[in-house]
Amino acid sequence: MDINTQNGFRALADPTRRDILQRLACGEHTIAQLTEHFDMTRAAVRKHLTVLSDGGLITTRVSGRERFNALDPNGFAPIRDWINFFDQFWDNQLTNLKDIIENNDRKGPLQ
Amino acid sequence: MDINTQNGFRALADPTRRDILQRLACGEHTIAQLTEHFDMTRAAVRKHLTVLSDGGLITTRVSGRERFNALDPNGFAPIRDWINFFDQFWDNQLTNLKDIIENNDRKGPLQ
DNA sequence: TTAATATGATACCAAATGGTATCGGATGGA
DNA sequence: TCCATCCGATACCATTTGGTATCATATTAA
Repeated sequence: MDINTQNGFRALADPTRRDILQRLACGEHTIAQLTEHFDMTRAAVRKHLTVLSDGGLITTRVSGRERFNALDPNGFAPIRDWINFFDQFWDNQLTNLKDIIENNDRKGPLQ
Repeated sequence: MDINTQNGFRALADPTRRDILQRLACGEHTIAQLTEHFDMTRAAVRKHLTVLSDGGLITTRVSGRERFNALDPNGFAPIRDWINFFDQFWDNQLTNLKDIIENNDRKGPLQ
């Protein structure tokens, strides 16, 4: 359905990419700066950055021969929303559980 | 680092698996019931359910020859926590932006 | 008992993924 | 100018992933 949500979740599925996001939380970094912290080549890090960009989780600013990568706050919204849908479900489940305990009669999706 | 968080994010990376989770929000389903809604074999659905179980997002109850799959509320906690870390970051960024506008002097991680 | 059903298990396949190696082009500093 | 460096692009490789096909097993209903 939603290709942006899909790319966002896909970007978060790799531990290296989640690590990159946490490092970017301290400010923007170039590809070379990020590569220092990982046991892989610059090209591999660059690939991860492309996936993160496709997921809308980072933005890029090119200055001279350097490429600065930074977090994109908006990109996290679809993911947070998707998770929140389930939070609402937990609340309903707890409400149902409360009903079951108090009224000894089940009404909700637990059947 | 955290293998459980990793398995959780990996489980959410596939659109079929996210679809399964949303269907399970309406109550538990057997493998055959879930398979009706997808254009793939029962074995493929079963594989997705294994990944979801590895991620701690679902639990399983076997009754006779049927296998009932249901959501596991606890499994979503690590993912929500990880996302929340960035929400806090956005708040800080907004605070910094406010400082910049009001005091015309930058203090935070934007350098 | 017998047949239909719901699943488990295994082998297998094509495509995506994560990674390296290598070449080349711009840019910045001495 | 000259060279180091930061990056883009491409080709290539091994592994993982998403999926099918097939056969075996256990359970339920008639």
